[in-house]
Order: sequence, then structure tokens, then C-alpha cells
Amino acid sequence: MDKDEILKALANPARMDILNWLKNPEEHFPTQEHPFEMGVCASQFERCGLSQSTVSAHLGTLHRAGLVTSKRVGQWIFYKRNEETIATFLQQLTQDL
Amino acid sequence: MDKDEILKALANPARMDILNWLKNPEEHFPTQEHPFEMGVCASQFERCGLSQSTVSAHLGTLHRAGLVTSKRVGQWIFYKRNEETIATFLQQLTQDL
DNA sequence: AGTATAAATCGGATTTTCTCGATATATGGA
DNA sequence: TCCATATATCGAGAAAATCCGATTTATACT
Repeated sequence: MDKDEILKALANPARMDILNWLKNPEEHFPTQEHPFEMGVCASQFERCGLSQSTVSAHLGTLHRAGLVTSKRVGQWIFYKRNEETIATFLQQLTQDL
Repeated sequence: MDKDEILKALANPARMDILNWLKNPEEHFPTQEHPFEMGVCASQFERCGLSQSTVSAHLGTLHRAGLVTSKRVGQWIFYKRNEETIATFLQQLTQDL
């Protein structure tokens, strides 16, 4: 868990939006074929108004920081919050900061 | 309290170091004429190996984000952590993230 | 094999951040 | 008033982040 990498990942409005939307997928995304417990399909995040390649880069940044997990299902990749890492990060930041 | 501005301010190792050193000034800085309760003199932070102007810019960033307060005493400016803002930020981040 | 869809990667343009040395401003003391 | 010290600001160069369209890769379906 690289604290600095996580802070850099969080210091961007679009990535923060993505993390927030993932808290309640059913409120922010149209119903999808697979249940939201599997995660949210990457292309759904283009709703933030950014291009496919940019969204993919943001998801990559969040993933490298450990803030989300991804799972390939057929031709789709589903993203979920990594609650464990997020909780650990918050605890550590609260201690260290 | 601008959460995004604070996150950007924290997403930098030098600024994080400064905030951490300010938690225990007596452990990180040589004894100074004025008590550490007043804060730490700006020039002390050059111990991070950066130039005077760069350190000044970092302190400015932390100050604009509300993470530190400053107080002029004679020709010196003393910096202290703003524990209130830091605590509020941590609470809000724990809620929002 | 050929086509379609989803996502990652590439190449490049623009913007922001980081850093420095030089200069300006503010204060204190001789 | 003149000089010394502390800090901020300016101007510029280097590095990193942001974003896009185009291309590549992976998978599925026919």
C-alpha cells in the first residue's frame, strides 16, 4: 500500500467521481445485464464526459494504487472498489497525518 | 475547506514531510530561540534539501489549503499545523471516500 | 476466417507542477 | 539611513499529468 501513490490517485476530480459512483452503482448507472455485485463495466464511466482512452487511463491509475479491483468477464472488465485497501489507507492516513 | 485542494497539497512527498516534521518539531529541528509552540521558522524546512524559494512555495501551498497557519514575529514567520482543518478533512474524507 | 464490441496502449498536444536562481519586500539593528 | 537577514515573488526550464484520436489486443459471435 503506497500512501503517496494513493494520494496522487485521489487528487483528481474525475477519479474521485469514479470512486464515489462505485459506492452506489445502482444510483449512478443504468441497470446492466450482470449484477452490480460483480462491479461496473469500464465503459460506463464515460458518463463523466471523458473519452474512452482517458477513462481507461484513470481506471488504470486507480487500479495501480489498489483502490479498485478488476475482473474480466467475457469481453467486459468489471471494476469494484477495493474497500479493504481504502479502509487501511484511511486508518493509516488518520494515524500518520 | 476545499477537499480537492487539500488532497493535491498532500500528494507531494516534500509537503507531507513538512507536515510530519511539524508534529514533533523538537525531534526534527535544532532548538530555536522562540518556543516550538509558536511554530517553526520557515527557513528550517530547507533541511529537506530544496531551495529557499521552493520551500516557500510548498509552505504557500500548504497554507492556501489551510493545512498550516503562519504567524509573523519580527523578521521570521512561524508555521504550525492547523490541527482543526486536518481533523475536519480526515473526518470528511473518511465519510466521503 | 471474418466481423463486432470492449478495453488498453500509443503518439502527441496542452496544461500543470516542480524546481531553481535572481530579485523584490519586510523587518531589525547599527 | 544603511546593511543584514528572512521570506515571497518572478521568470524560466524540466518533468509530470491530462486529454484526445488512432491503433492494437482480447474476446465473442456467426
